[in-house]
Amino acid sequence: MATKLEAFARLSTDDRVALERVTQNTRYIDARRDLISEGDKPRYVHLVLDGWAARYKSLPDGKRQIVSLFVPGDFCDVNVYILKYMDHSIGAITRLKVALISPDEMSVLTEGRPRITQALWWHELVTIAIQREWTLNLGQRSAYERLGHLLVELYLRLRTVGRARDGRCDFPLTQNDLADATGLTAVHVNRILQELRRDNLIELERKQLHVLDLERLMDVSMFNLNYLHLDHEGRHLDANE
Amino acid sequence: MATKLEAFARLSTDDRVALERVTQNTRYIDARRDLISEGDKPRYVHLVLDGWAARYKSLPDGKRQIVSLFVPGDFCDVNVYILKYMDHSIGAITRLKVALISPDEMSVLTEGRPRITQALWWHELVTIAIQREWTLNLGQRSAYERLGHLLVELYLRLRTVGRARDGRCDFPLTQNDLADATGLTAVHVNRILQELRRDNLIELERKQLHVLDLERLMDVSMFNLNYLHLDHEGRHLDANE
DNA sequence: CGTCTGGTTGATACGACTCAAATTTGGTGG
DNA sequence: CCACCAAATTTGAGTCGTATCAACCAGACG
Repeated sequence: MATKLEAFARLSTDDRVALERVTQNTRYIDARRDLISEGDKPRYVHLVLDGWAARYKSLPDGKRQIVSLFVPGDFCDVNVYILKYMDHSIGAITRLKVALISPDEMSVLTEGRPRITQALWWHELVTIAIQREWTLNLGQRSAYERLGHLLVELYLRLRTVGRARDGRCDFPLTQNDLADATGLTAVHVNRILQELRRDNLIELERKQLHVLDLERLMDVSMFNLNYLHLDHEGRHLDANE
Repeated sequence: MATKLEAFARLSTDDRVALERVTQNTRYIDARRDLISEGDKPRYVHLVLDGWAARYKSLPDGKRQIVSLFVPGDFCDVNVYILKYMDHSIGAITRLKVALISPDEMSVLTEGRPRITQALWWHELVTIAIQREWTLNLGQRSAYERLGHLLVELYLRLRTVGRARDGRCDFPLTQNDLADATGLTAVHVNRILQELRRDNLIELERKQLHVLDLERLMDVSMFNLNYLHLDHEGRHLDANE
């Protein structure tokens, strides 16, 4: 498991080798530390190899919103280095293993490799689509639907990179994190999670999520999976076969 | 005024001619009609030449969220044609004049024109940054702050493309639109707008917005303009001078 | 062990929603 | 130019979802 790109594109052996090479420069970040902070000058593309991270924005009154989450295989902003400064921070939820990729390395990686280029594009577009879905989530869904939706999304995303099966996956977010991601308070998140459990939709303890009835959970949270764009030709295929 | 790109990049005469050529294929859309609908196959990049549009998502229970707004000069999804289907719709707020640009024309436009390529990238990244800011807006700001923030953002965006000055601009959104964009009800939007007027922050009638005290409005809505990334070298410069 | 972080519970408050109706505005056709 | 109609705005009363504040509990850790 190097990246999520494989879930999308039919990569050739050469593509894989190139990817491999470019992810050699790795770094570890402790849980709850920032990978990069608002105001910093972006210098690398990050690829999450292991662990979870959150992109968040803070307000002068101390409020904080997690605007997106990164799970293993996710790239952080393939082209941010075009911008002068970060308008948000990225913090590690768990201890994190990331690859640092310089702009130059990105060019080398994509130059003459249309499959990788396409796959990176797809990744970017899906990331944006997720951001839009979160906007919908915060604007229109109730607390119950909102949390249900988030759990489904994360479960599915983890599943596409082989980090979830049979309804189970690691789930390192605290109720506080969930509150920051859903625009609710931690107290309310706690109560809604209890409802979800009471309704036999999920189990969640010790950082382990068990989705008991995915279909029903998707239903009650009005989950429409079109926004994840998993319908691509390349899924589970291989350019060499 | 062809595009917003000029506000960012120092374009050469050749760049401008190329842009001009690629925006010849125009089309008009009536107000309140869809430019493209969820489920459609995206075939063109759209460039809004005149009028306003909204990107929105709907839920099975009938709720609707405007997830972003387009004003003159905005591109709709420079690379969506990579995805199979639209996961949202784009509807015209006013009568709309748009340019249709095919993927091929986009390649021709960017091929060998690094300034345009860079500028398009910048536009995409700012669009995404705005989407993140909306997530923050919906998740953490009060109704009063939320509306104030949206008004400031639109005013500033219009100003960078020369469609606003002295605090004044066209503002074709109905209170219903504002409700769909802010995740509030139209009734509540109405009441909050009255508060904003009472506080001498804005005037708003007959589709005309007048921001009476931009600085204070930015203050009360905790507006941090870093996310619009207006700090680029190219602003108001010209590659030929 | 004490301390800390994360989770749980209870009581109360308030911001935003709902529903319903009145009023104003803007467009259309006679 | 006026009469009419639909759309948009405004107002009021009552309700509800979520926030707030304050404890308390459990497990992890040094």
